[in-house]
Amino acid sequence: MTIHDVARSAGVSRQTVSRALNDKAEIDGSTKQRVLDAARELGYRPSRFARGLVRPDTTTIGLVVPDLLNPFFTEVASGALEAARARGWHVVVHDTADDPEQELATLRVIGAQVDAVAGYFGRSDEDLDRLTAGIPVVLIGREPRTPRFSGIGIDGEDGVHEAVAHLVSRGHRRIGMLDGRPAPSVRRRWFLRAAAACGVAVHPGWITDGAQSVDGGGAALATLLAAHPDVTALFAFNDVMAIGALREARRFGLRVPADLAVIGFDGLALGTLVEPELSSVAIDTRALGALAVEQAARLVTGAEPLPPGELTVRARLHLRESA
Amino acid sequence: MTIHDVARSAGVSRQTVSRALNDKAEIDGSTKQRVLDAARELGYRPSRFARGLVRPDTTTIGLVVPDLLNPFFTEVASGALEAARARGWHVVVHDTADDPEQELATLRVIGAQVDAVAGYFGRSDEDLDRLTAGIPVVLIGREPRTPRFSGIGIDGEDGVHEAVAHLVSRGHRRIGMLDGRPAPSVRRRWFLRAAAACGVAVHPGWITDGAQSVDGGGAALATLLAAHPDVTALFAFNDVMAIGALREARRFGLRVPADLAVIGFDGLALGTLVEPELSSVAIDTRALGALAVEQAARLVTGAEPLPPGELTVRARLHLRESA
DNA sequence: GAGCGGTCCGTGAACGTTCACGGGAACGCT
DNA sequence: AGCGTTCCCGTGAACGTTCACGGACCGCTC
Repeated sequence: MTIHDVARSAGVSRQTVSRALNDKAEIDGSTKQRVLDAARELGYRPSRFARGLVRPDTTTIGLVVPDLLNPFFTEVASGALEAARARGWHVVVHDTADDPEQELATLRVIGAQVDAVAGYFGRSDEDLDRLTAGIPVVLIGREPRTPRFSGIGIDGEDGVHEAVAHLVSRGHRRIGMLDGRPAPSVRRRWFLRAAAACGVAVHPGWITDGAQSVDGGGAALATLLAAHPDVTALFAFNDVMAIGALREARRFGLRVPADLAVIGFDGLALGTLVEPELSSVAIDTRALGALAVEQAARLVTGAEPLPPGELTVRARLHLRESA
Repeated sequence: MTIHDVARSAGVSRQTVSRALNDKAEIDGSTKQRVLDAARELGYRPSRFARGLVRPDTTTIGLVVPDLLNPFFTEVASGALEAARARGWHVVVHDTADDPEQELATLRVIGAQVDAVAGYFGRSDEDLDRLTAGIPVVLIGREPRTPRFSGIGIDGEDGVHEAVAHLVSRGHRRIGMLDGRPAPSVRRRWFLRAAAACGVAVHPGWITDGAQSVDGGGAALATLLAAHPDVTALFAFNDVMAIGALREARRFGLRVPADLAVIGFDGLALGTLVEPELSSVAIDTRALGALAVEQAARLVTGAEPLPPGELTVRARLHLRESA
């Protein structure tokens, strides 16, 4: 079903069909209508490949996330989609199911189908470099080592400091942390530095790590409390784990924040739905996705890339009920 | 930067370059390496358009949702992505921000870029028909009127009956409902039918409608309670509204389920994170997305479409703490 | 009636890739 | 020497669309 078939059916040439379909000038009204009817009759639709070949105007960017059901990535994706829509770009989304193999397979096929790729990757820069030859790559939440890549970083140093300082000001001295795997994370370092700066000691046993999930946070808190039931406050790697901790604390009969103060990280909208509402070192997650698309756009079009200063989102403490 | 440039740089022909890049046979190991080096050197990457033109193997489907941040659509999208990945298909996701104009604009551009489109639409069948000429369309959560379309329906009749029957068996006689706009919805009809079948009368004032959001649910409950503080149980249009109701109930000092039993609809994973955990007339949301992709796939490939019996997901009551 | 401007339409070429085919060189065998 | 095989490699064609150009036809003017 090509433009030729329509032309034959309408008794005109390709070019006239093309004119009718893209409503250009130099065509008579009646023939235009005749062509349009013929096209509809035959169920014709132009090949996006042929069209893209001769007039490469549509850009598509690939977005790779480990798990779209994780609200953090949902928010990032949402921001990315909006930024792309503002540009008239298309976004193909891939969920790698947290599986390195899937991530590899995804990159292999997506690399040939998009003009740029942005995402949260587990693979090393070298692996990524090999699979995405030629197209811009924007890493989300991670600094690139390869100069070819770009990255949108998360600077939580100040925010975590605010969080710890707040806990200390409320009298907390035994502050634990639920770290996310792979541990130890950067956020743990921020936490330790902040604690040191605030003059509170952190016993190594007060830090447990767990999977970056609700259940992982619950399990981590369980093991932490089993060994050190005397911690009075908690900083969690992210909100998802913090919410797991909230649930686990309830099972332990602990009241939050009276018995255990909890502060998460990310500032997810989800945090306002739980009881008590979650305090969090918040970042603008949607901006994270939007910035990634913005930077990808600049790299694709060859425009001036974003200055390094605008390539990071800064975290700030959002106080709610849980601390 | 075409295949020709690489060929010239490596001193071979296009075809040899093509062989090297797609590692096919009939090429010497050393020349292959030489070509690969030249390609990398020049930063060459094949045009997806030219490749797709001659070997149309990659299929792309468009997924349209009103709001990816709404966990219902997140789950649907997640199911769709997984089903697409299993097929090796690409999914371009569009978020229409709940705006009819955006939906229109989206369809206009997406219609020319994908092989099929699935989604949750607000526009009329006629509008959709006009904009998606030629490609299969799968409606999610809505029955198509146009024969050209296909749809994945939600059958909540039995599930809602279970819910109401359960509430009645617990002694509830004054059961209210929070309907979602546009109201009245099908779910309201299911609710009313179930109530009648269970022999409980429903005062018209016990049904309020609100926006399909957390805040909408909270607001709806507030007006409902203001007028009829004596309702003891509540069925909500969906889980998101139910969660808003949970929060509002807390502000009113009502204990759930002791003072007010709450049952939602959809069975979102989110329901297990709130306190108390939400009972819900649950559907397999991910299957909803997966079925849409499955059906789209069959329509695109010309295979036998799914039988009407498999085009609906059936709801079942999932009891948790809130009722 | 020749010239001219405007309207409408068709023909070659190009986009960048892969497929089908053909051909040369080297090798082994009779 | 002649012939068949195998291994490489290159040339035309095709995919379906749009762009640049040229030309036919009509009506008008001088």
